[in-house]
Amino acid sequence: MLKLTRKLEYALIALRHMQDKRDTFISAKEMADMYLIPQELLAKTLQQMAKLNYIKAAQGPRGGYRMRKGLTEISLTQFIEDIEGPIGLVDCTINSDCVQLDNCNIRMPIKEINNNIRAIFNGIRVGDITS
Amino acid sequence: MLKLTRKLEYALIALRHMQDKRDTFISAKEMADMYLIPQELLAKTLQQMAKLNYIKAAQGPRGGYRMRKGLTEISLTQFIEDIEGPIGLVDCTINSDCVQLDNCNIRMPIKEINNNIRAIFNGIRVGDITS
DNA sequence: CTATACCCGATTAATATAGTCGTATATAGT
DNA sequence: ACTATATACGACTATATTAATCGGGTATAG
Repeated sequence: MLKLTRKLEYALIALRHMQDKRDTFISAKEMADMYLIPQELLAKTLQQMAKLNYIKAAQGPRGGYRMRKGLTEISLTQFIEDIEGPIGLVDCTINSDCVQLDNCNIRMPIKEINNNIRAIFNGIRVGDITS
Repeated sequence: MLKLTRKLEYALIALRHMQDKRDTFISAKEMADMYLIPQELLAKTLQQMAKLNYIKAAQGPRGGYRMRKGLTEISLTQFIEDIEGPIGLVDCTINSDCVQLDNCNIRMPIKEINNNIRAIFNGIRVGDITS
């Protein structure tokens, strides 16, 4: 409960690694080996980040991924939501097809807690984790 | 991701209801009907809370559950952890049998975020939600 | 030309959460 | 005493989410 997904962990681990060696392309395999992450899964995650323009990909031998400058400035909220979809302690903060809704007696307080958590993630930049 | 479990939602909904009608016993069935919650599941959750001494149970007809005074003062952290087990964004904040550990390059920043989230839940009392 | 690497959709496996069932016990009301 | 209503509780099943794998593709350095 209240856990990050591995995919997200892997993404952050990889980003941090790339930040350490910025300006060189690093392959998915290399990072998967180093951090004991299933290669295919990490690869998919990196591909997703490349699509999001978070990192730059280079194909072919000596290819791999490289961090894009400026990425360090985006908020964790945006990063997480780009990768995993909307953050919300409960569904009604996201989609609102709950059988309860008007009936629900804890909606407001939960919504507020949700805002607090978002505020935390908003206040953290990707760079705070990867440096 | 980062969601509360339904069990926890149900627990809070029930608590709030009981707080509104404190001093009377309310049956699991009554609350399940009112809030469209699967009765058996709510019942189990209520039983768990009774065991934790969060609420008082009374058997037999006209029985049910009643909120214990003082419950409103405990922190959400304790409440959640009593019901669902330890809160932690990542496993290494809980048990530490991760293949990574020393190898991991994002442990510290994640741990800090974790502390921030705990701080939020520590600052909220059950009564803040149920009143 | 070949080995290395990204690309990407589909599938399967594992885990966690949600919900159900059966049986036992307590008790209020009649 | 009997009955209906309620909690107690372990075992079980179902569903959803997350994690991981597979298979076939394209690009490119050497």
